Amino acid sequence: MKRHYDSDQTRKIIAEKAAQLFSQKGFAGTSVSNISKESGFSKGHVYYHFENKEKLFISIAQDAMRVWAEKWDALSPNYATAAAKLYAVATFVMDNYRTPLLKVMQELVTNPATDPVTVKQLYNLVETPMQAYMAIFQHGISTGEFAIEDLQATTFLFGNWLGALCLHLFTMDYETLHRMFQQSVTIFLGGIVK
Amino acid sequence: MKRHYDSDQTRKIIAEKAAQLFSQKGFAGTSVSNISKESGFSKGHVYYHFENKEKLFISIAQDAMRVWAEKWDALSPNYATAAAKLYAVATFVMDNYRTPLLKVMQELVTNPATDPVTVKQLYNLVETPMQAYMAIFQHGISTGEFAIEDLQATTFLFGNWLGALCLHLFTMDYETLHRMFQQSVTIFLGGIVK
DNA sequence: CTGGGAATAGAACGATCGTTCAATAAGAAG
DNA sequence: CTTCTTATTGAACGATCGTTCTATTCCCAG
Repeated sequence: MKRHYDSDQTRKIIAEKAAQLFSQKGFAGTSVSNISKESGFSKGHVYYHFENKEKLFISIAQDAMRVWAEKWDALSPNYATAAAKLYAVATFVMDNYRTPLLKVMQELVTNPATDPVTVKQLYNLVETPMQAYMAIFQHGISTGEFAIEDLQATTFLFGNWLGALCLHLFTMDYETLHRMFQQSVTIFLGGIVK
Repeated sequence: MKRHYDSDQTRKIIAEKAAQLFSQKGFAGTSVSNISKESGFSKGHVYYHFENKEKLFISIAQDAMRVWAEKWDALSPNYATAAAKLYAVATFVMDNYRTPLLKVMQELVTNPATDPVTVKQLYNLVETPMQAYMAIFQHGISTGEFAIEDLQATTFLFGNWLGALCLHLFTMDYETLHRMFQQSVTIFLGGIVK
């Protein structure tokens, strides 16, 4: 059962454009017509590849998170100390343009009209970057770099802080924002280093 | 020119309910029909009080920010040190249920379809809490409590952090979230105290 | 008690929403 | 060349969107 002509490519293009639109204008703010027009394929064809708008977003979010984790897992060992890893993950989060999707995930999770099944799937995804952060903090604790009482809370706060900065990806220039990310880590480290 | 029967009250009820809905479901996610139904007044009557949906939100945001600043200005002198003020303002932000509106403001500002005049008005409003934070940091610097190189950036980061935590107002219980707010300040202080 | 203006309701507008579906185009298989 | 399957379109659906407009209700001034 071989492929005939390239439909996977089309699906990828649609998902790509949709991800960009969702990131910029949110879930409710992005229409399927919008996605259709921007991707260059008919509205009906979007539904050939994706069951509905919610499922389309889930697919995008899952893909993004999987790629995110894979790339970070490959990059992480390059940094020795936990502190270095923290700085690195901050830059990594910033350079991964898909992280604003986290905001959209929150929008969907918060909205009572969202399908409960969708909500559950999204909740699992939020855990992905959190696990990466937690691994760093655990490493820092085990090497004696960090003094952390509540690992769970610290992880949550750090992730939250980076997530908040990502909201400015479309309104601030790279240099300025990058400095903010680095400074965030510096301040955060001040609160947890021994 | 006296009032006949109470219309100001009606306007207030509509704005109140709309604020709640915007906070929970965002700007695009909240419809005028929604606001009408929840407030108990007809859809047409919403337009009797407010020119359109955008103007309605601006009115809400302006009101909320004005009240916020007034209340904080009254409360602020009760705390002596800059550190105490930081803890206090965190709790204050959390207890003021209207701060999720900041997220909605960002949603509107980011969306290209938003009227540019609206965008400008909203940008001015974001400054309100930032000025409050900056005053605290300045106080801390002048008393020698804090060591801050970049006041502007520090203020921005602090405000951003609190804003991010506010996103969880509807999904986390008060106790847990309050602990997060306090812990945020503790960590932040660790990064800036002398 | 009556006329007038303010407050409110409700129907209706065209536009767009998310979604479905029948028709078509095009490469693969025989 | 025909047939089949897959990829893609475009029109159409009912629902809802933000907004407008025309009543109708109600209080107050005279």
